[in-house]
Amino acid sequence: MYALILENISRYVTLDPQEQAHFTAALQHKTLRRKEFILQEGELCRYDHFVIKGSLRQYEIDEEGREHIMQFAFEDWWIGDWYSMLTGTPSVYNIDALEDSEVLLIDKNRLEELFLEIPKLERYFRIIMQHAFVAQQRRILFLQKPAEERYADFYSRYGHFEQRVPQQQIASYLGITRETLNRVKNKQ
Amino acid sequence: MYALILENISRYVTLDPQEQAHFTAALQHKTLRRKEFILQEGELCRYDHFVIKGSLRQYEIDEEGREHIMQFAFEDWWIGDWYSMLTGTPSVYNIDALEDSEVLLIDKNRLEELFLEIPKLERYFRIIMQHAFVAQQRRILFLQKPAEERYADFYSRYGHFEQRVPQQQIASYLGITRETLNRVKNKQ
DNA sequence: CGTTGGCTTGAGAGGGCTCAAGGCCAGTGG
DNA sequence: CCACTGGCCTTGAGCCCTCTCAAGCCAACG
Repeated sequence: MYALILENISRYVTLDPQEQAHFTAALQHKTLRRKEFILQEGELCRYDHFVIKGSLRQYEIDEEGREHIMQFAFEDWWIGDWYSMLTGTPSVYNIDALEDSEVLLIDKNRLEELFLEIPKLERYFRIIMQHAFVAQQRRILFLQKPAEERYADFYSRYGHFEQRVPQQQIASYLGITRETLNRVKNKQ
Repeated sequence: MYALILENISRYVTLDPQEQAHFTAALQHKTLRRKEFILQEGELCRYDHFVIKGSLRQYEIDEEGREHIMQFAFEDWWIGDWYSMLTGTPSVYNIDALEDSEVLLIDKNRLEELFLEIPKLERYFRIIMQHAFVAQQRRILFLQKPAEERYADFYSRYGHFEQRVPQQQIASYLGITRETLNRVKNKQ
């Protein structure tokens, strides 16, 4: 159950077996049905989640009632509302499962303690945060390009996940309507 | 010279005087003329920069030769290409000064060493990275809104800096043309 | 089999872009 | 001291990409 997350961590820092055990002891396991929420608008986000099976989405609903997908999360990805966790304020996001899924979750306060006990763990989170930041920079750039290029970029990075996500969700992630995404894909 | 940066750090972690001295010893000071580059496309980004006076911009030039501003940096902000620093690959960004400026810079390798010597420093960088990530999330959301709302959001957060930056630069940051920004501002 | 969710296609409207011209101001050199 | 130049802001006209609204289709499912 912990193989995926430990392998992920080992890409950036080296934990000895004792530290690994100490870390995994802090994790909870949870299975999710499709459409099940792990966070809803207005709640505090108390956990960071690591996906070991399935897929989730984080989205915001604007004043007009439209969904805007901030990010997807597939196997081997972290997902949570880092703003809510950082500031302790209620979240503006919803996070739910796109497929039946399994996640490992860690309490944010327990994680802060672990950072003091195992500084390498804080290093790991610093690095994945940096990666996430960089991925968003790219997204900001592409949001300024026409629909066709946005989709092409998405396809080149996440094309292998495309079948698992409804087109409407991809359109929302790309900041375009389902109709235009459909037209772009059919090159019409 | 170090008052601003130490005050910034103290918002998130507490360094004792010895650690402060150890950290500031790793900093270099640099004065910049308006339009002077601290990073150009194709170079490796070896330093992270903390602005103590003036303002800088980080931008990318696309295939059509258009500038896209990724971020501004005013007093009390960090700026650098974290992707290039993280991966050791050449940068796609340019960073230059919008006004005559002063920055403190720190070598990325020296910084990695300091993280091991002073774990609290890694915590500090983890936290500001998290803040930067969250700020970008908001930007991603607003890039999906009409020009007027983008400007309103910019104004509400950075309005006090507006006089110091040419309108074209703000338009580029907002992902619109100078003409539309001008029309939005004149509510015409 | 009716219902629901997702994909497809069409027609019209509109926000923002492009291209173009003109104005204002500060810095510079004759 | 003043004309010239470059940087920046302003305004107009036409066009295009994308959105909106509306239908219709198909597959999965209870």
